[in-house]
Amino acid sequence: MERQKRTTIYDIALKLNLAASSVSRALSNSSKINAETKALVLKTAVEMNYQHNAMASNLRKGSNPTIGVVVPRINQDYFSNVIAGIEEVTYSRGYSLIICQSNEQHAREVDCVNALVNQHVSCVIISIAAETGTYGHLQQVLDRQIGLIQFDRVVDELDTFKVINNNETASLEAVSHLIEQGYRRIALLEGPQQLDIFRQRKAGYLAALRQHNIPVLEELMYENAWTKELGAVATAKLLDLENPPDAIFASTSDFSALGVLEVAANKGIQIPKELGICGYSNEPFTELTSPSITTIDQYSFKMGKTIAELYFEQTEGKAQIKPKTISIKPKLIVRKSTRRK
Amino acid sequence: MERQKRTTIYDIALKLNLAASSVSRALSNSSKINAETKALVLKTAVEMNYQHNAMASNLRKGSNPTIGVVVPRINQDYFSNVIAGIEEVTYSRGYSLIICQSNEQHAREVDCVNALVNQHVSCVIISIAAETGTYGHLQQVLDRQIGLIQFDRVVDELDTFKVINNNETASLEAVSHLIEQGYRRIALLEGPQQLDIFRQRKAGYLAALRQHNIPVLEELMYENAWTKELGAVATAKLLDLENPPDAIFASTSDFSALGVLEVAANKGIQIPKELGICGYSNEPFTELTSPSITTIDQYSFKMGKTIAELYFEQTEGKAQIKPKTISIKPKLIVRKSTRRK
DNA sequence: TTGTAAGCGTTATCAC
DNA sequence: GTGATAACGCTTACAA
Repeated sequence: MERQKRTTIYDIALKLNLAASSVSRALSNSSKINAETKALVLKTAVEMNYQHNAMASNLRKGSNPTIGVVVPRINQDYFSNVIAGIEEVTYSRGYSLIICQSNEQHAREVDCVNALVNQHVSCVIISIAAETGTYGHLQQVLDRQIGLIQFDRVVDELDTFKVINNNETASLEAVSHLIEQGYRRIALLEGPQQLDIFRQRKAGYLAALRQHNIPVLEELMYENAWTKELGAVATAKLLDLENPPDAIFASTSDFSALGVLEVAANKGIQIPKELGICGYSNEPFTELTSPSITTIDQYSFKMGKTIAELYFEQTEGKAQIKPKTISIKPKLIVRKSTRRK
Repeated sequence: MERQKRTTIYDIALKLNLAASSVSRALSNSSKINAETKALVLKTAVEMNYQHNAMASNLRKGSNPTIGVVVPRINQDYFSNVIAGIEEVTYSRGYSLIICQSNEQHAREVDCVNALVNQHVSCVIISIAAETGTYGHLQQVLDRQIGLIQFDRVVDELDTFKVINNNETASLEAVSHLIEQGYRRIALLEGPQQLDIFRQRKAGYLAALRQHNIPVLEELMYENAWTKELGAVATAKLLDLENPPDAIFASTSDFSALGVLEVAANKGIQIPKELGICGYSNEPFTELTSPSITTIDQYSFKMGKTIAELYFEQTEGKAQIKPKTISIKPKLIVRKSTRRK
């Protein structure tokens, strides 16, 4: 098989008796070019099957119209929707998207970020891994004048753009709803507390209890129950308490709430009558379980769009925009698993 | 804010009184370099905060260790899992992943593929959009010696590597199961027939009926019912027939099956007793509906891994490997929506 | 408007 | 082993 040489602008120039620079100008839609020459070049380019070489162009221009996205997992509804939202905007701007997943591992996250820096991406959009420690890799991004936008799970200390949910408010609202429905012994399934989002959700839970003068009980707060399996384990233990909870707020995720639901259902506990359940994230399945699960919608797709728009606003703005935090208020979605009035 | 200039290998060379080529050799782990020099360079590189420039390197080497993936939608469980599977493999090889979504639109798909070609990716992995016509953009990929692997929805005519599911067999198995459960008037919800996967699924349906000597009825085959909404519309019409079906095979997707389920449930029809329902794809929610939905698992994550491994096998193999098709047999997952014996 | 030439940061090919 | 140098394909001052 004969390896066909790529046609370059020089090949076109040679054929048309032009300078390469003119060809370049014609192809890049420059104003300083004769309309006829331009048309001729464009026509010849097609004939010769010319294809722009982005690598060369980017190197020369010192820029790469590509945005890197690092998320814990691609195949999670929340993240894939954020990515879809980002893509919606970047596509219309002609930007490419490089996607990496950290698998919740710090080392892998560092790898990903470094790879993106090596590739000179214009911006890194990241939601940090649960297993996370130092932030040198993110500081590195900033040092190299690459845009950095954190979302959802953010490192507060880093002075970057941030797009987050108001987790505390959402959590407060959810727990208040539970109280309003008459639940009094409300258990909390917590996520890893090194992540700010889970600290905030816990804060909302505590605030709600305080507002309603409900005692905070250590035995009802269960750390690190953020998968379906861990949620199930936690539920089994909670329901075995001498004085079991009458509601469980799985602040970590809907998967965790699903674990709660299954264990409770298997024990023949009536939901929502005997046990209220509230999840977090509005995964599609929460609408379909029986009973359907009350949860919190994070407007994931919209978040993605907001993030990407923020980037372009920032780079295109005349004045340098100061890092700011955009907070999107999540929405409590009340379903059958907590509606007992 | 002072824009800091990047350190290049020349900067390091200058500082150490070496030639740039030696620095390059040291950094790229070449054998033709003194161990001490190498150590010195590596140390200095860290000190000077050197970062490899992938754009320059790729240009020079004429290759880009990046794989482009084009899917109809990122935020669909099946596709995001395939992507996760691909990522699993490419990450371990140090390859990046550029993700594009066609949104089922042909024009957008062409855009995406062109962008990937411009970026000189090593390989394009694609599942084509429903709204599709010509295949010039894919031929282009081949012409430029870029790897092309089609998966799931493939264009048969193009001589490329393909990773597919055996849709016909799966479909045959599903419909046979329905027949075995005593269903006799089995309706089919079809996807766009320009896509081979939907033609194959229909073929499986027809084959199953034939094998069991069940008449094929036009009125029970409903074209283009491949979203939840369209599935609902189709179901409403089917159930209004003088002689309505006793089972519906939503061969297009689980979303479609969900539409069927909702309409039937609203009409007070008993599932599976009065109506059997079978979907396609094993979306997570099918396990959670009531009743749970019988469906077909496509091993999406595994498919992703297979695809990526196929690419590396192909490029690294000594001998040029001929394009081949890998068919992964999907698995029928029988759940309550069809189990009435 | 067009041409000339330098340079983006690497790596590969030669010499030494 | 190491150094000098050309080249990857493009863009952009600057000159004409």
